[in-house]
Amino acid sequence: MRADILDAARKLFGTKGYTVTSTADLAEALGVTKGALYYHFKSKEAILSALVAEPAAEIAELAAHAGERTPRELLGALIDLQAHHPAAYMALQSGDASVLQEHSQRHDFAGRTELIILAIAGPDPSPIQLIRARMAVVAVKEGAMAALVEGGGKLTDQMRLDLLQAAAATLDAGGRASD
Amino acid sequence: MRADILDAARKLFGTKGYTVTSTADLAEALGVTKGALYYHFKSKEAILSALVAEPAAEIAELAAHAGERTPRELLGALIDLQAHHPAAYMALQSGDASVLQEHSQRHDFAGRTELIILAIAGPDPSPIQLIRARMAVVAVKEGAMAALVEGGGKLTDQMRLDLLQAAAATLDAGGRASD
DNA sequence: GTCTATAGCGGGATAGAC
DNA sequence: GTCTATCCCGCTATAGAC
Repeated sequence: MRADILDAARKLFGTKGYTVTSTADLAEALGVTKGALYYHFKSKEAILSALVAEPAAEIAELAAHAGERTPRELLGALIDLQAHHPAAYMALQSGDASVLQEHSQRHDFAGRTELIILAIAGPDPSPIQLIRARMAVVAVKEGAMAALVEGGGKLTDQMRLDLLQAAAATLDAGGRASD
Repeated sequence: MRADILDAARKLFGTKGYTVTSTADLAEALGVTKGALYYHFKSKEAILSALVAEPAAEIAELAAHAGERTPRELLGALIDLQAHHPAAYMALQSGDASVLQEHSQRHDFAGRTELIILAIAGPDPSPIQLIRARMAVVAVKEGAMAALVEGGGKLTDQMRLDLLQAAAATLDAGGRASD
């Protein structure tokens, strides 16, 4: 039942957004009443928190060892993250900024991502290199999401390679990026 | 005063998100009371609508003539759009999905953007070409935003070129994109 | 043109029956 | 474990004084 609630939340938070989804919506989607939800979760926010916990842990992992990996490996890891937790990511992306802020602070999403971006940009990056790294990161996210939609939830190896190629091209566009 | 309200709304909607920003927040930021706002605007949503109107018109313009322009020109136009209306764009991006849906339907943001993406992808695009176009579009958006932050609101010609270069690289990464 | 006061409503959360 | 009923708060919007 906990799992059912999380499934429904994944879907609703991902499509409508967290704030706009009411506990009543959730209950209705499950065919139960609001009260029933509160037996399994302490609050509405606890549901979101549970949803976000796993991907958050993986991002922390990735950020911790970001320095040891190549930009390409990092971009690939981001693709895989997105592929494994598409809905949770959707929820984070389409959720309001306020939710992003709360959970970014709790799980330090922004900080982790920044570390990864820095690692992708390379040592002592110029402003343009940093920006290119940011562009590459959002590009893989967007690309992975689009590819998942396209492939009905599946991401082929070929597609993964193509995404990687496209995003990596951003990094050393116009020549000298000292990666 | 209308302008002051829009300024405050630009800032608050852009940072906190539309739904989460209350009319009380808005009034407090302006040093007036909620009631005062309703003299100038019919509703909270009317404020957002006014904010979004200009960029929406420009996007419609761009989408209407998308076929006549090269991918590079389109990406450049998107950069300029973002540079001219950074806050409105922020509001749209960080706003909840529900707001995006409502105003996307009203101004057909999604549809316009899709047209532009199609034009960037070129005629009869493969799935990967389409995805690359999507990646390039989010990349210029992210890049333009980052560059604006970096430059304190100013976007130099050099920076604009760099962004364009980086995003364009995504399009024909790994060789054959028939643009 | 800006204020106070308040109506009206939706949503999160709790209590207690079953 | 799920239900009904209810409390309470915050928010949008309105009415009317100044």
